[in-house]
Amino acid sequence: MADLFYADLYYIEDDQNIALAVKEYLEPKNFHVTICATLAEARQRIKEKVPACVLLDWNMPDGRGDGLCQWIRSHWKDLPVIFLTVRGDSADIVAGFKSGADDYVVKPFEYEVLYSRLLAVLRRTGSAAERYLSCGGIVIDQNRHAVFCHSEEISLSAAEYQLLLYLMRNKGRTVTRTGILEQVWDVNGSYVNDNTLTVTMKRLRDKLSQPACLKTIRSVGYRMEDTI
Amino acid sequence: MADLFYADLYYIEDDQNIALAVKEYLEPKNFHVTICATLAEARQRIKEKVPACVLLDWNMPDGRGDGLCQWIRSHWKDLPVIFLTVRGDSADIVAGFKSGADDYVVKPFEYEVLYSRLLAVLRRTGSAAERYLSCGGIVIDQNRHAVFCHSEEISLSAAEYQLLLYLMRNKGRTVTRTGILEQVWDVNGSYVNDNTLTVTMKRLRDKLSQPACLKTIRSVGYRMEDTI
DNA sequence: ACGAAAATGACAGATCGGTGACATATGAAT
DNA sequence: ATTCATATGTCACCGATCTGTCATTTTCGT
Repeated sequence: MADLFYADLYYIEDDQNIALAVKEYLEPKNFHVTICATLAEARQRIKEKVPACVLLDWNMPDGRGDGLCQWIRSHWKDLPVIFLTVRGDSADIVAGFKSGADDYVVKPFEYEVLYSRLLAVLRRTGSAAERYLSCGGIVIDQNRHAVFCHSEEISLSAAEYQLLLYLMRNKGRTVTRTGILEQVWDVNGSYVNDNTLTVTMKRLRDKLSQPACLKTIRSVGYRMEDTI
Repeated sequence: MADLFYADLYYIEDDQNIALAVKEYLEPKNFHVTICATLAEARQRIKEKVPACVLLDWNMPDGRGDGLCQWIRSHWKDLPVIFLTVRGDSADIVAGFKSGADDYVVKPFEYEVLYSRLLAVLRRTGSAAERYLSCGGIVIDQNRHAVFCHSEEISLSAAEYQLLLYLMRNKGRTVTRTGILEQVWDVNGSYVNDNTLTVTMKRLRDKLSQPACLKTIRSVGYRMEDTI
């Protein structure tokens, strides 16, 4: 029941044993842990969907963790990052924080400590899941009122933004044309031409480079969905 | 030269040697450290003036640090607390975080690590307490009420200053026109013409040489942001 | 292949923020 | 009190962009 989890975590770690142990510890505590075995995979996944927090190993087969942390910080300022690594020298810790980390835990660690630190970080940053909506490479940053398509910011008009927001908030569900018209345009009265929705949808699709995750359900409405 | 300091810290610690050493390390880094030798004194000082952050020892002559941390958390949700203590057991760390701490540093520690963790915590907890706010070459010195544009001081009118302050305090976030009007002009009633904001914004932009970091979000409001 | 639904391109009116001008308010200097 | 400079709010207007609608074409399910 994916609905039970209240926070997505990405754990970037190449040691499968450790990664699975952490995952097994955290999942009963209502976290959904996705393990990424390379930095490239992590970048890919973050662009697809922004998690509530990132747990990050320093030494990875395809590079150093601090590089990824900087990249995260430059694109998602409020996405918290916690280093989880054997590198416990002061210089490493300082470097980790300098790259933008929110916390730094040295292996080996007690699971309870990791859990406490994770909760403390999440308490401060608020639920990132509320702030960021993501689907198939499209990300809405609700605080910033900005939309990113494959980490490139694009500018939407008010109507286009409202429409996308409604679709993303109903990700995975088919929303009816009338439902959209009522929600996005007007709750009551003042009816607009039904084609207005079609046209706004076209303008939105053009700006988003015809995303594959936005499908037309003929004679019903539309649906946004992560391509699986 | 109290003017140099940009953030107040209270360090609750009964060991004068350690307290002074930390103070001497942090003050050249632009922190103003006030040492409190008892929990009672700490409560007193915090009630008088809320610092940017509290550093907290666990064992104090008149009680336990976690009690103070709980008290702080119940009254000032956003005031960050960092434990600084010899008690390094997992159970202690977990208890510290449970009482509401933002970080937990075990003695003995490297000063650089403390400094890194302090900055990480301050970065998350916002800018109201900081003396200097900066964004894209623009700096506000909240103590002196002065504004610098590329290190050159410029003079703003009262309304312009208030507007800039509001934008900078919400750096990275889109603030709505109505939100600005309520905050900068009047909390209640007495509505000013909506165009007043537009005009003040223009005057501000002119004085700041049309900064790139200040963007208009059409039909929503404005956003200040460090260029990524 | 047919008909309904959706996509598309074009257009005109509406909306919104930026701009210059102006008149009044404020406050300091004389 | 008078003068002067600056600050502030309002207005009218412009230009860019948005937005709703139409006519037409394309797509899709049957």
